Amino acid sequence: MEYTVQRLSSLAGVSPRTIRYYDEVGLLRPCRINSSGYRIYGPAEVDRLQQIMFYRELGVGLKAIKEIIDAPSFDIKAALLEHRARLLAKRAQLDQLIANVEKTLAQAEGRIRMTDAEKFAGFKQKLIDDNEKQYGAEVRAKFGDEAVDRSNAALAGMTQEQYAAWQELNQKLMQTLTAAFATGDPAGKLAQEAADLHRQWLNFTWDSYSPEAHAGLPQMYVDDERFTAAYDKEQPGLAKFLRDAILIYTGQKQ
Amino acid sequence: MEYTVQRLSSLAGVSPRTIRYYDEVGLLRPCRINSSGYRIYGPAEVDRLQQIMFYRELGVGLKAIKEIIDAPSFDIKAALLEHRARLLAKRAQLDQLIANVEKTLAQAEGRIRMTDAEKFAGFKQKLIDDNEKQYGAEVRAKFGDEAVDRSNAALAGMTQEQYAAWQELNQKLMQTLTAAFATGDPAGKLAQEAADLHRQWLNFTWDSYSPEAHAGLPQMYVDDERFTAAYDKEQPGLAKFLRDAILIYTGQKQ
DNA sequence: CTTGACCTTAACGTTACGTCATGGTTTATC
DNA sequence: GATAAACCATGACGTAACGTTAAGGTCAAG
Repeated sequence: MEYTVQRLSSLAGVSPRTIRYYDEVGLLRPCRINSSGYRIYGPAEVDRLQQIMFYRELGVGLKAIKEIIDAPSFDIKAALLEHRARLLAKRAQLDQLIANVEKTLAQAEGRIRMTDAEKFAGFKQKLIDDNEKQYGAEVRAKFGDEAVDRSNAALAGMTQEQYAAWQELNQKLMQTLTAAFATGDPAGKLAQEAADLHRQWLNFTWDSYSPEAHAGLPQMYVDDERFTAAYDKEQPGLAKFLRDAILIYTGQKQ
Repeated sequence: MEYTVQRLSSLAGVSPRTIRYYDEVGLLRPCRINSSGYRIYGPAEVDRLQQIMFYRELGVGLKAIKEIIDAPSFDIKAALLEHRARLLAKRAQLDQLIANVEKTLAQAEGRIRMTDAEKFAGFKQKLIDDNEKQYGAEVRAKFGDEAVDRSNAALAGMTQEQYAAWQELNQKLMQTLTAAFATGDPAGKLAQEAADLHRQWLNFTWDSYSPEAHAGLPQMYVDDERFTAAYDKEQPGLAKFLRDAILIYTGQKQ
């Protein structure tokens, strides 16, 4: 299939000017010029434009994109895998922002309090991403993934010790929760211990705790598929079980 | 808590220049200037900056942001709810991009074929979002949600009839699948009917079908929490059941 | 009391296009 | 077979949201 400027632009969802600009800077040249001087683009150019769009979406500058995809070492499969990883990271950041907006709403309603730093969670993370974009690959290669993650945690305002403790707490919560789930009783001793661990875990990221806020959470856990997926991944029904345990723990039920 | 320029900038994860620029254009003025001419920002400015960051993240221009948050009718709770909705929409678009990258990878390995339009799925959607940003609210208020969704579908290259058919097919698939799940037999007649409906449903968005590609999908369904959540929301275990049914349908199993 | 890290204003540079202007080409329609 | 609408081309200037550098004042620590 061959495309003129506007056809290609509407295929990709950009403006004709963008296509011409990419020609101007040598990023995307037409495969040929027809008899009346029109730019004509072929399948190879379509694929190249797709790659450009992925990089652009991830915030890479046009000059850098050109260097990357024109490099003789450029490997499309590797590039696609990297795109996937970066897009997943971006999604994780978006999830942080969504959590932030929900917390801010809770604060606006007086249900919780937030520190100033918390008000920018998910925005600061963007800096981390940009850092990663530039140096992440090298550092990861040299010192391993853990080093990078620790560094990210530090950047996010958590010390290494805090981060380790938070990780450990999360693991403990999961263990206790699955054990409690086996008993089937959300009012039982194990389930209530899990609810308390959940409160502790929450305190790491929330800074101030109130029973009302804690009680408001679990319904969100069940309603929001992101949370259900995280908990139910271990065992289906775990999210609902945790909700019931917390409702009893906070005195909302029974 | 009071902040100087750099302290505020590092709190929010932006550059000092950005903070000064926002003062210059009247978007974020310091609450006072100290004796040596330094800009000082208080709690109200921190909250205002957070709002600015949310709007900026969603692609709103600084001038428009100023008009919105300076309007006397500005309601912070309503704004936060709108942020949440827009962020969720952005997340859905990211999911499309992730699916796109995965399909492109499958195509690079020769497992499936893609149309040129499919190669830009999730990018074109961005146009839809921008449209929504400008006119969505009004149209939604006037004609209701359904009208907007139909319009989005048309924009995405689907006719209304196609979209309706696609919706109906999806509903039918879910009904058949839950019925099949009740029998517990992925090789049974109902389960195989569900697998065939799934193939038809897929054909709406994939354009070209191959048994290999179809067989490669279900493992992804189980591995990727987005898909498991979508299916298991109805009934836990549904995703795995569908995987087994498809594996038998494509002849990969038994 | 000096050094380095902060603060100020001013002004020019940059990226990735948007937006005309001016003129030729193709396509649909009457 | 003309004519209008919708496309194509190349300039060339405009713009948003800062980055960057320069030239000078301020403050906390050793």
